[in-house]
Amino acid sequence: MDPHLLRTFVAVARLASFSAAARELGYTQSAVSQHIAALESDLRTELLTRRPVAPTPAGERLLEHAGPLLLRLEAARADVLRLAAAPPGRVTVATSPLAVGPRLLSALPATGVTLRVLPPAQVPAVVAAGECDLGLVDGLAAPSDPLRLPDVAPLRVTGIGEEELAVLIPAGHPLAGRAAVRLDDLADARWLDAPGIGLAPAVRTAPALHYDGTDLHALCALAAAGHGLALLPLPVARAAPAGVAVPLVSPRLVHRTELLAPGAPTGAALAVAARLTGGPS
Amino acid sequence: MDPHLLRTFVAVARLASFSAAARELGYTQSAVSQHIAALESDLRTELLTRRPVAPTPAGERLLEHAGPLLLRLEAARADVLRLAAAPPGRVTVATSPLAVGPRLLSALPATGVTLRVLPPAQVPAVVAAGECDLGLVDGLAAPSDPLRLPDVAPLRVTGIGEEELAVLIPAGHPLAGRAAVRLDDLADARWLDAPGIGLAPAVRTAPALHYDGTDLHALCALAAAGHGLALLPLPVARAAPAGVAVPLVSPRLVHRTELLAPGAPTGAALAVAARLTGGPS
DNA sequence: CCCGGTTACGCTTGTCGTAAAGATT
DNA sequence: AATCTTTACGACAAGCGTAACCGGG
Repeated sequence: MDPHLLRTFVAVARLASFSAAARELGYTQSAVSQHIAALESDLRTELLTRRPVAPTPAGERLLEHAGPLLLRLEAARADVLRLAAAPPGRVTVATSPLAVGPRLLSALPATGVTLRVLPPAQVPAVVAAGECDLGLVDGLAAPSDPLRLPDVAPLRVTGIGEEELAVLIPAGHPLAGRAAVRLDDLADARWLDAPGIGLAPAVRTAPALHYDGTDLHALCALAAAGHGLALLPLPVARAAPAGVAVPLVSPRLVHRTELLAPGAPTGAALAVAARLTGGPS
Repeated sequence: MDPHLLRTFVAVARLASFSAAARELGYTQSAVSQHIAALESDLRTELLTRRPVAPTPAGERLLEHAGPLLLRLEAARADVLRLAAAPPGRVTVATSPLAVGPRLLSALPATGVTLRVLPPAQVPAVVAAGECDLGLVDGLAAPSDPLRLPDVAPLRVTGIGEEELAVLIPAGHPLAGRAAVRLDDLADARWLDAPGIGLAPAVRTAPALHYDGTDLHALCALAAAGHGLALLPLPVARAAPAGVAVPLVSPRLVHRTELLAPGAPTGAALAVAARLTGGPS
């Protein structure tokens, strides 16, 4: 179960070829063959069928473990390395689109910060891997409940804000005049599915349209044009250039944003983190 | 970042001694020294102070990663090995005390099952490591919300039941006559803290008494005798030999129990899992 | 036949143990 | 002085590459 063997195993499984994996990893075909043979003899099981190359059931199972395992290993390495390196003045912050708000903007120092907007699902991994010093993620949660994040590595999580939710409804829609809606009212509605922005997965019904970008403006435009409803934080929905923001009152959910830090942040990152957690809302 | 190096690193840190770690791991002191040196040169950082042997800040950080990492690695190995081994007729089920109820008892086949009662926090690790084929955990959650479990490994989680909560109150207590209580009513109450059984950690106030066992009967006796209140599933509290069970109506929380399975359960474990998820409640 | 995975074999590298040296209390 | 870690060094095994081998399309 050497990580090197695991790494070539996932490469072979992904590429469905020993030789392609060898090229990708800078080994010879022979070495890759020996790696797989070593793994299989260690576990006393066939992990791959040859010709065609495909994982056996046991191989499938190992693949489920190997990915997170290698991710954590790399994250651990990067984390310690970053801690050891002299803290540079620059701070890079990974953030999901909806976490970019007045709070973040007022907490940023005048200079020396790089912002990296990513789909919420990728933020924890990027922070864990040490590519960014801090992370901001947002999502749906019951009031004052923490978010459910994948724990790729031990990260410090701090809640830094909660907001009401609203549904962005096109102007002509029958519900557009309501002062508030319940999710039940919208049981048959068609929702926009935007994994790059978040919030949508909470709704169970079949989505009307997939949007793969991270651009909030585009999502609002789609919603206002009637391509489907969008679930957004109330302030964001209010600020949309078109469409009507109707607060969602049931179930009691809020839009929550949290700060992720690898261990205790150091140096310049610490200052930003402090302003985010303790600073003005 | 070889797992072997990591393993000796945690051993050295835990024992605060190179030579003790060497004895424990079956190496010579020299080999341990070389392991640590290899890690430190790889990460280009001091991880331990010598004389006395203690982790540096970077070492502390690495320790946080190393534990879960090694656990997952071992879990992955055990999982694949177990899948590969011919499924024996015996099934072992790890369960937290409060998950043992009529549902489980009726789902068990007449023979071939070993039950292992553990504190809820240990159940996921035991299932992940393949020591048990199935796991049952219980805990507090908002209705129809999944439990928050540590993800030591990719486990299949299935909710199999939710119950109302109740507070077990000694007979003479002022609240004993109430038809229902809110958590606010009990803000100043003293709670029993029983991590081996669960549920207590949801309450924030300082506990009156720690109970480290997993025996439900003992906990009920303590509560009935006035040593502190106990938060229990309503049916369990009702069945207590003494004390009064008062339903908890606010906040809206339920006692939830979930089934953990490593990947898809196989053979005899599958049959038990099916009866637990689909069987009579 | 050709493509691709396996096996054989030599070489390099890494890893462990023994033993001597160095440091710290 | 005693204890514990480090360093030096030799033996052994592991891992990789070259090259020959085989099994399917």
